Formats: sequence, C-alpha cells, structure tokens
Amino acid sequence: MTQEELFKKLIAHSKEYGFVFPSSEIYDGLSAVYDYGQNGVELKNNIKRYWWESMTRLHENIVGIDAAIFMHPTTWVASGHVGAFNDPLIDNKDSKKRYRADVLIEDWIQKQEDKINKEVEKARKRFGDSFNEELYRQTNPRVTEITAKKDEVNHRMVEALQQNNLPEIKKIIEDCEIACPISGTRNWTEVRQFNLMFETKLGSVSDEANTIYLRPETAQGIFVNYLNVQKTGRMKIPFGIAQIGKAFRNEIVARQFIFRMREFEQMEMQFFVRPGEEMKWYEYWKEKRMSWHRTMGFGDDKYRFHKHEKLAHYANAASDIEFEFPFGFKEVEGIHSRTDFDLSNHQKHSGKKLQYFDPETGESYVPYVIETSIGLDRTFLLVLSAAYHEEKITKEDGSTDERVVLKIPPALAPVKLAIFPLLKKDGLPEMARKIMDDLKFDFACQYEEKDTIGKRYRRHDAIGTPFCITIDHQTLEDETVTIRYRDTMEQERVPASRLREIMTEKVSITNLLKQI
RNA sequence: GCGGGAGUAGCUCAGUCGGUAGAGCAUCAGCCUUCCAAGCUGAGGGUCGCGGGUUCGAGUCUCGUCUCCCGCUCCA
Repeated sequence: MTQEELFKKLIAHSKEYGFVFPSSEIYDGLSAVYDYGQNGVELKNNIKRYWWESMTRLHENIVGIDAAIFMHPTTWVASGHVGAFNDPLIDNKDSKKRYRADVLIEDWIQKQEDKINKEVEKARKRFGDSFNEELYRQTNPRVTEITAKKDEVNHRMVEALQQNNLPEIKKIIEDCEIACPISGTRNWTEVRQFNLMFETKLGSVSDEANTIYLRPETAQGIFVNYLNVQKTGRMKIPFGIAQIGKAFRNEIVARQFIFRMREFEQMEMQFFVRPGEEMKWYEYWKEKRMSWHRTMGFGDDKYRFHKHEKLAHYANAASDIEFEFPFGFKEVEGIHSRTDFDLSNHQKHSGKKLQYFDPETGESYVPYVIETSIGLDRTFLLVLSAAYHEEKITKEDGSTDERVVLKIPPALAPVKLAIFPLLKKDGLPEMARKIMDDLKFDFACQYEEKDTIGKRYRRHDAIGTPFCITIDHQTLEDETVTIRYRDTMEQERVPASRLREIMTEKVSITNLLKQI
C-alpha cells in the first residue's frame, strides 16, 4: 500500500469511527474545515491535557491564560501582521506556478545587487591596491545606472505595497521584464491580494462598527497580558505563559486533511528571559519539547529538527520539530527565539511600559522571548497516523484474518476501557454494569453487550481502546474478570477489586508526564 | 487561481446495449451461538451531487454548474 492510499484510509477511518467529520457535510462540506466527532474530541482533549500539564504543572514558573480571540486592532499593527501578512500574489499562466509578487520583485532587486557586486569585484582586480570602492560605486556609469534603476524599483514597490496598489505591482514586474523561473515566460495574471487575516465587524450597527481581526496566532494574547500576569502572579524572570486556543488564517491553499486548516488550534508557551540568555533557553526548550514528543512512544526516528535559515520578521533563531506523516516529514511545532520584538512593539504602540525590573542586576529591561508553538490539530493527526495499523492475524485454526487497530498511547485514548458481559444473560450484564458504575467516575468507560465478543473487541481496536474488561461466569463465582490488551490481544485474569489500581497505573497522564 | 481525480444507501462499490435501483458490510428488531470480525429470519434506509437538453423513456448520452480530494507559493 502506498503512503497516499494509507492516508486516504486514515481519513476514511477518522470519519467512520467518529474522530473527524468534514464540516457542514450535509451542505456538501466547506473546503478544508473539519469538525471533531465524539472520539476525536476526547483524543484532542487528552492531548491538550498532556501538553497543558507538562507546561503548567511541571514548571513552577509557567502559568496559563485564556485570552479572547478578538483583540484590539492595533495589536496586529504592532505584531507586524497587518504589514507582513498581506501578500500580493501572481500566477504564471504557462508554468501554472504561483508566486508572491513582492518576492519576485525582491529577487530581481537582489539580482541587480549581485550584478553591481560583480562589477565592483572586477574593478578591484583591475585597480589593485589603489581601488576606492566607494568612489567607484558613486562614479562608474554602469554601476550608477543599475543602482539608480534598482533604487527606483525598490521605491516604487514599497510605495505600491503601502498603498495596496496592485496594478502598479504588476507594472513593476512588466517593467523589470521579470520572467517565471520555471517557464521562462512573462505571461502573468493580474496581481491579487490575499489577506491572511480574517476580518469581522465589532458592534451591532454596521456603519458604526470597527473592523477587527480573528487572531492569526494566539501568542499576541499572551504578550498583551504579559504585564498583568507578571504583576498579579508576582512572576520572576525567567517565567512562561501558556495558552491553548483557536487561531485563524485565510490560507491560500489549505489542504492535507486537518494538517493545514483555516481554523486551527494552537498550544503556545511564551517564555520570558533576560536579554543575552535567550540562546540558552532556546536550546533548553528545543530539547524539552522534543522529549515531550518522544514520550508518546511512536519512535524517535519519526522526528527530526529543521533549522530555519530564512527567519520570520520577529525571530533571531528558529527550529521546527518535524514528524514523518504519511505525506512526508512536516512541521508540527516551532521553537522560536522572538527577541524583544513583540513586547517592544507593543510598548511602542500602546505607550505602556512593558519592562521588568530585575532585582539581581538592578536593571530594567524588555524581556526576550522564547516561543514554543505546537499545532494541536497537527499533533492530533500525528497521533492518528502513528497509531493506525492494519494487522494480519493467524488464527488458531490456521486461517488468516485482518484487523485495524489504533495504537494510541493509553493515556491519550478516547475510551480507556470497554466493559463487556460475555453473554447477554445469566446475570452477566448486571455484574458488568456494577463494575462500570464503580469505574466510570475515574475512567472513560463504554459498556457493550451487542454482538459476539470478538466483534466487540475489534470495534474497540478501531477506536484505540487500550483495555477491554470481560465479565464471564467465573466472575459470578470469584469476582475475577479478564483484561484483554489491545496491542497484543492477550488476556489476563485479575480480581475485579484491583481494576481501579491497575487501570490508574496504565492510563494516567501522570505516568506519561513523569517520563518526559 | 491553474492542473489532475472523484461524486449511486451510513461505509465500500456494482449497474451490460438507454428500459425505471442492486450487493456486501453497517444499523434496528428477534432467534441461535458464546473469549477474538463475516450463523439464521425480518425491517428501515436512495431526488443516482445539482440544473438544462436529446429521447416514448436518462444513473447511463450531451451541455452547463456545484462540491470534495490530490499537487503548486505560506505556515502551526
């Protein structure tokens, strides 16, 4: 089976067993929007808990918040999103490739600079020690010509971007005779604007309303509350603020199931540190986060770091944790050194002092920030794709059989234990109900009495239930039950009175947290 | 946006030459069996994505349209 087929089966399985449904399906769906079903929401909540507790419980100096999705519009001016997330796009009609129009122009400008540098180097060789680079740059006719043209284009581009003048951007591309690197042609479409932030109106009367944005990242909710948390929590640097919440990006192309959605959920932690110590903490969090992933037990070779060479406007170092999905190694989490970019800009735009007085050094400063930002939906997909197994089984009579099993770590599984009476008579259902009533306060349990026992086992394999408890005639005599293990399909007989203790040991998130 | 693929029952799919809708699984009710899916009987479930055209007659031919999935620049 190819990876693509496997991925398709995984998507079908997700729907079939109540993990993920296409949004608004009865109306033909909505592109790249998905809903989490009855099992999906449990798995998702368990992942959230694993993350949340690994942050807030295991670190005394990390606390959580839950900021609103709506934020003051100036937030996004300060964060750089208003400027940086307005991408003018253009398509080449021959190669069918899509480009960011400003990037095309920037590449052209870079080319001109390369040309100039080449000229300078040539001249340096020619003139030897007597070479005056500055003078040459100012006087050489060829260099000054290219420089002038380059500066003019740059000026036009900046102005056009500021005024959102798309036809002008198209004209620049035409004037510079920029060709598509793939097709080599200059057969371009019009330039179109893709605003990555969703707009909405605040206020019930539309003409009085202000345009606000749905947040494109949760981080800013942390930054604008930095001072509130620091003061009210009497936090001392270094300290962190964690948050789980929805974010929205009007992606140009949103694809690959729940991997890239327009509405998605992030789990972010911003860690505030003393300037100059950011690299130490950057390395610390890279290791911590990788360890969190590996503890789930899907295999260390499924993960790798990817270092960003090209950095975002706010970062001075950035690495991704990538996981090997059925469609290749893809980013699940980013660990970014964000410098003091965000807090400084909020300080500037708000006029509020966002500084920290460090009693150890006796100085005030704007803290530096290390960000860990993980996609919850991506982690969900990670768990599902790593857990999905199709197994061939040889039965006692020699015939072969197949089963689909989700080997989800027990602590994250939507249903922890399924409770079955072996027969639907002889008082077994009553006994099973009694055991379930006792355990349901501590574990997500499901009771099933329909169909043969084998069918019930398989149904729970398919949703990843790690343990099935079966009540048989012997239970009536000595109060023992069998535990059937999902991964090995083996059974073990234990006293019913010990179930709580055994299950607590096997399914608690605490034990996962201890291994990080 | 462009290119490719696909829309028939909850799921997987069949449907011949254009003749009026089928199977398996699943669901529900009952019977039988009882520790690893597929025993028996019965029931429910369909505007064949949508709209027009050709035809006595369209799931099938034709035109249009919509939606979903995959690939391409961005990111968590």
